Amino acid sequence: MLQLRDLPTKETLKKFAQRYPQADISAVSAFLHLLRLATDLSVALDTCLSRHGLLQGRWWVLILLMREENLTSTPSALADKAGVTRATMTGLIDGLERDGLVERLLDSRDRRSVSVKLTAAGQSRLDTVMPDYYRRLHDCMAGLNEVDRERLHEILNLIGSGIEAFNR
Amino acid sequence: MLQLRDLPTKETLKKFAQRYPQADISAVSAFLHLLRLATDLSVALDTCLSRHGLLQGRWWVLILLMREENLTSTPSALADKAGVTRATMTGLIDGLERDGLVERLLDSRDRRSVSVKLTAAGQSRLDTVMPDYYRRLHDCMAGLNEVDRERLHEILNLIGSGIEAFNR
DNA sequence: CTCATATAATTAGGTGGCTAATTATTAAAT
DNA sequence: ATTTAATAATTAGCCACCTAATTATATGAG
Repeated sequence: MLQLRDLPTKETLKKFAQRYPQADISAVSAFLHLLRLATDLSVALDTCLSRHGLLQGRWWVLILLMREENLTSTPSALADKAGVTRATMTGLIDGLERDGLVERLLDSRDRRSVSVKLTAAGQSRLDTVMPDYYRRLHDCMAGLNEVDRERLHEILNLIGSGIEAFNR
Repeated sequence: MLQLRDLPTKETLKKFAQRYPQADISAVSAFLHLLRLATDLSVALDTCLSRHGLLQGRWWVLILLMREENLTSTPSALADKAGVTRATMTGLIDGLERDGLVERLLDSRDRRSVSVKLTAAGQSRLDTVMPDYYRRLHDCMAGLNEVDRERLHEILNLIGSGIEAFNR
């Protein structure tokens, strides 16, 4: 994400804008503050999760499995939903299996395939993590009323639709 | 970062809220969308930078050096400003030095210390990267007027002041 | 002056991402 | 029926981050 602690001041931005006249100072400022806060939130989330022996990658796998009717999915489906590669998912499942939070089951119909199932220990781990996460997140967002939250969504969507400018 | 592609629907959130009554659904939704967009922005930025042989870590080092009057700083100061450890900064400087974008200079007054200086090649690299970055960012943010940008700052600040809820 | 402590940078080793290559199996085309 | 292509999972090796330990040097207290 954005590690940078030392965000540019208005003066620094103006100085750069002298050399690079393309610079849109308020756009840079909004962009950097957004990345900065998101990074802080992500680090804070990991801090919370690490108290329970998890980090985001493994935590999402448990949640994705809990969403399933039979608490079961495949590595490839999990990788797609979690937004990581299959290679990365193999590693995450390795770690979760080592900790006994999920188990791998062979599929008799397609012998290429593997099922991953949330174990009782995995469910129980979620049952201690999730209330803690929800409570902290509620407290974190307590300063925003419903109108603020809706307005935030709108602004994020506006930025999101401009993101392709980077990929052109 | 938030890798997760498959953000929970309202239904999924409600289902989880039945098991975990602490859940504040609109808070979770705002939180996840914020992390999601920031991740997409960060990936998009890296895409842009990688066209110029850089990623965020190395790019920030070059920018931090360019901010300095004499284009020079130390690994420890750079690490603090960039928000990474000194060990990580050693690696980033190694890479930049290998590419000839910065140079290490010994400090005669304190022989523990090393100076890192932006080379002409480093400045020239920035002179091609920055206009590209600024133009794309301007286009990305074109959907937000100044009022939106100010409102976004306010909302981010509100969330930021709640972040300690995660670290308690 | 010397010893303990602090500081600067690096090295070593771990984690969670990535891509590319490999292995096993299934499906499809000739 | 056999070959070819696609798919599922894994392995191997790279990168950027981390913490902890190490090396070299500087500083301050007795």
